[in-house]
This record gives sequence, structure tokens and C-alpha cells, in this order.
Amino acid sequence: MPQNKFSSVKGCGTAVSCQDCSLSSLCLPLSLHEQDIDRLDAIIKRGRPYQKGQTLWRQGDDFHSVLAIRSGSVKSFITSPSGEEQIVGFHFAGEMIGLNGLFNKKYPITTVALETTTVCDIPYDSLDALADDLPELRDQVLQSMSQEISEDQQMMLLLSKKTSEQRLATFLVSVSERFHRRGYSASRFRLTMSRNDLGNFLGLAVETVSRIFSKFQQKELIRFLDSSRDIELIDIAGLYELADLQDGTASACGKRVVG
Amino acid sequence: MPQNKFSSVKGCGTAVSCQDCSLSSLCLPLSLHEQDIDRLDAIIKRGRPYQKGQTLWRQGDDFHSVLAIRSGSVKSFITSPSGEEQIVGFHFAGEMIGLNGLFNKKYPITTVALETTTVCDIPYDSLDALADDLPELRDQVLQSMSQEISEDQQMMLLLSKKTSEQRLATFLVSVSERFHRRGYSASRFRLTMSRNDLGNFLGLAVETVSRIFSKFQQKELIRFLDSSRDIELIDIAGLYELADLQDGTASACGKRVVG
DNA sequence: CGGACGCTTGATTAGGTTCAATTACTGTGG
DNA sequence: CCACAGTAATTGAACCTAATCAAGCGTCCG
Repeated sequence: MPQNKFSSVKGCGTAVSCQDCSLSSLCLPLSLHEQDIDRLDAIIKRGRPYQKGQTLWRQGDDFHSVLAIRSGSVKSFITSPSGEEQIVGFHFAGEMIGLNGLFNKKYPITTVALETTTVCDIPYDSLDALADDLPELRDQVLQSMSQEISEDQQMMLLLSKKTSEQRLATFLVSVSERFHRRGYSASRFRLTMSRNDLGNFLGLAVETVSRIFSKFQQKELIRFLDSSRDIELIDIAGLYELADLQDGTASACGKRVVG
Repeated sequence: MPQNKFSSVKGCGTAVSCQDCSLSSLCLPLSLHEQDIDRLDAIIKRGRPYQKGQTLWRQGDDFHSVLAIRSGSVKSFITSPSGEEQIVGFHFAGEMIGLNGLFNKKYPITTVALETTTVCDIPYDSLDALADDLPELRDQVLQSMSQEISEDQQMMLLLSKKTSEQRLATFLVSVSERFHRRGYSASRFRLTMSRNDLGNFLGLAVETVSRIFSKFQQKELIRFLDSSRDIELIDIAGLYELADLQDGTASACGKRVVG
């Protein structure tokens, strides 16, 4: 009997079936019939965990699988010819990444683990064959991609129009919403990415991110606990107000359903 | 016999079939069999043209159709609660818009005509039913959305990391590429959007756009013909160099396959 | 213990915005 | 067809936000 929501994740390296996995309702909310889950279970590969800094795939690599993150977190970024990197999303446990690779069979982004991360590997060929029989699965994929587009466009608004304070506030409430929806605390969580990554993602210099965090602490909007990575949102309403967000689109910032 | 590539577009208001339409190979490059084209043709509605400034649909409207632009051009934007608008894409003749509305059955963006614009209206219900039978159509939709994601992420890089000069250069070569692929001149075209729209899209003030255009003219990279909307790219190579673009991703900027 | 890296804070700078004024279009009605 | 009004585009000057440069501190890990 699982002690907590994600206890079955611990056994990821071993033969835990999708049915037993506490993530099944999150990573593939398909309302599949029981035999369908069994079929999906049969095609999923469970590998050893990725260590912090390890690359899951590189921009331009041949597309082979979609991954469901079971525990841990990753960042995804694109690289310009001059070598500049732009982080386009962070992904946490319970999210699916890599779907976007099916356009011309290459991954368009590089994905790197931010901490020790375990995943379920769903080979594309099998998924594709399965999708032929399961309309729900196809719809799920389409919906995920459609949502990703809307979220990326919210990011365009953020990068184009918002001030540094608004950007950071938007990020914080969006991450908060995502954790909340996954059954975790909306007000206390760990930022697994560095200040550098955060600045890169939000279009700000590291120093600016640091300064805004300090300002938010002075305003008693947030507080850091043990380390500068463990944050508590004291005044979520205040952060929302700062962020200028559309209702229900908070999670747009930073959430990349499709990788 | 058509006189030019788009001559059949003129008869859009009348009963021109998809098969005769010179855009068929552009807006739905599906390699459909002949009888499939006939089926598609049967469900398409051809309405009267939209005038400059008219709204095709508004953010939040119920999703009903996908549109193929037969002539003219449009802009699409999202609106933040505080009323700020962010243009997320321009669309020209031969491009499909509105696909993104299938996520929760609402259009997530507002789309407005930049000039007199004619479209083919493909009701979603019919398209959905047709897609059940035609794997190519489904793949096409997936590919379009996947491409859109990559393009939006290129825009995130542009808005987050590029200078004003790089942004405008990126935009110009991307529009050039798009026109070129459609069989038009890569070096001479009309900018149907205002400087205001351009600035909004690129995350710049109108004045900045104007100044960069002037600077580009001084450097003899571009030239304006009759008006400030009719541009000629004199030194495309030079613009490419300025833009810091990935090979083959130039069209990412401004191109929104999915609306 | 030492070195590297990550984070914070301060001082200075710069790219782009904002404000303001002028000129060039576009479209409309007489 | 021209006059006029309203909008779009350009250009200049002042200002400001966030970047850059620089220094110091903390922390993780060999």
C-alpha cells in the first residue's frame, strides 16, 4: 500500500505496471479501458534514472520516444546558431515531454535533467500504432499540443510586454498552480532550477532575478526557507495581482506539456 | 485557364471547387486522392470577403471552423486582463488558421483582417469526421501544430535574447522566405501590417521600428518603393547575417500555421 | 582546506521607451 | 478634384529599466 501519492515511483526501475503507477492519472489522463492500459503498459520501457545535468536528448537528435516524468524535473532549451540558449520550458513529475519531436522526426529542443530524474519511455512507433486504435489517445495528444501553443503565446506576451517583477510573479504563481494541481502545496516548493536558468527563461539577467527576489522578500510576498531554492509564497494574492494573469492561464508560464 | 498562380481566387465567392483552387496544394498539402478532395470540397463554405479591420473571431469565442486564407492577410493576438495586446502571428494567403481552437473548443486568440481578405471556411465537425477516415489529414494537423510550437519557441528566443536590429532583420528574412515559398518575390513585397503591429509583435516601440528601418536604409540593406509599406530587400545576405538565424527556421518568425 | 560555482548586492552604462513635435499618408465629403 | 481631418510614420531629446561590470559572500564537493 503506497504511503504517499508518489510512493510507487520509487519502484520505477523495477517492473511497476502503469496501472499501479500513481502517475497514470496524470501523465495519460485518457480514461482508457483496463485492457488498453495493459497494452500501454506493455510498450513502456523503464530505464535507469538520469543524473543532474544529464541530457535526455539533444536538439536535432532523431525522434524515438515520448517520456513521462515520474520524479524529478528537467529543462528544455533551443540553441541559436551563435550559440545562445533559450530555455523554453521546465517540466516536473507527472508531465509528458518530447511529443513535439514528431514534426520531421527530430527533437527540436535539448532536454537536460535539473536533478535526479526518473522517466517512463514510450517508444513512438508503439504509441503511434496504439493511437490508431484509440481516439482518446489521439485527442489527448492534440489537446496537449494545442495547450502548449497557447502557453507559448502567453510566454510571448510575458517576454514582450511584462516588467521584470511581473515576469517573476507570473512564474511563481504558475509553478504554484502546477504543484497544487498535482496534489502538492501551492505555497511551499523547491525551485530545482538555478537563478541563471530562471533568468534565461524569463528573459532577464541573473542579477535582476536575484534583485527581484530580494524585493519580493522585503514586500513580504515570499520567503526562503533553508536555502535559496526552497521558497514559500506568503502572499499569493499579491503575487497574482502583480502578475497580470488571465484566469486559469497561470500555469501557462513554464509549463511545457509537449517538449 | 488561370493567368497567374492565384487567378482562381478571384472567383472565391462563387462555386470554385478545391480542385480548381490554386491554393489547394498550399493550404492542404495532403496528397489526397481525387475522391477525398471532392469530399473536402463538399464541406467547405465560401463566404464574402472580410474588410480591413474586421474580426474573424474573438478570443473566447466558441470554436467552429478552420479557415484557409485565399487572399489577403490577418493578424492574431491575445489580450491580457489589463487590456494589453500581444500579436502572436501574421498569416498570409495560402495559410491555415484557427486549428488551435480545438483545445477546449474556444478560440484562444482574436484574429483581425489587415486588408480585404477572402477565406475558405472548413467547419470543424465535418473536418473532424473526415479526419477519422484520412490518416494523412490527421498527420497534417499534427505536423502543423508541432511546427507552430517550434516557431513560437523561436519567437521566445527572439523576444528574450535578440536586439532590436536582430528582431527586425529576422522578421524581414522570414517574411521573405514565406513569400518566396509561395512563388512570390523574395525581395519585394508589401508589409500589410502597420509599424504599430510590427512593434507589438516584435516587442518593440513603434518609434524603434521606424528608427531601425531608417538605419537599414542608410546601410542599404533595404529600400522603400512607393510607400512605407512596400519594401525591397537589397542585401538579403546581410539581413540574414544580422538576424542570427537557424538554417531553415527563418520562416518561424511571424508564421503561424495554426491560429 | 581550497577551488569552483551560485547567489547577492552595489555602481555604472546602454539600449530602448516615452514624450513631444513634424511630416506624410489615407480617406471622405464638398 | 481638391481641401480637410484623422491617422500613420518619422525624427529628436530626455528618461528609465534592466544589463553589464565588479566585488563579496556562501556553499557544495572533491
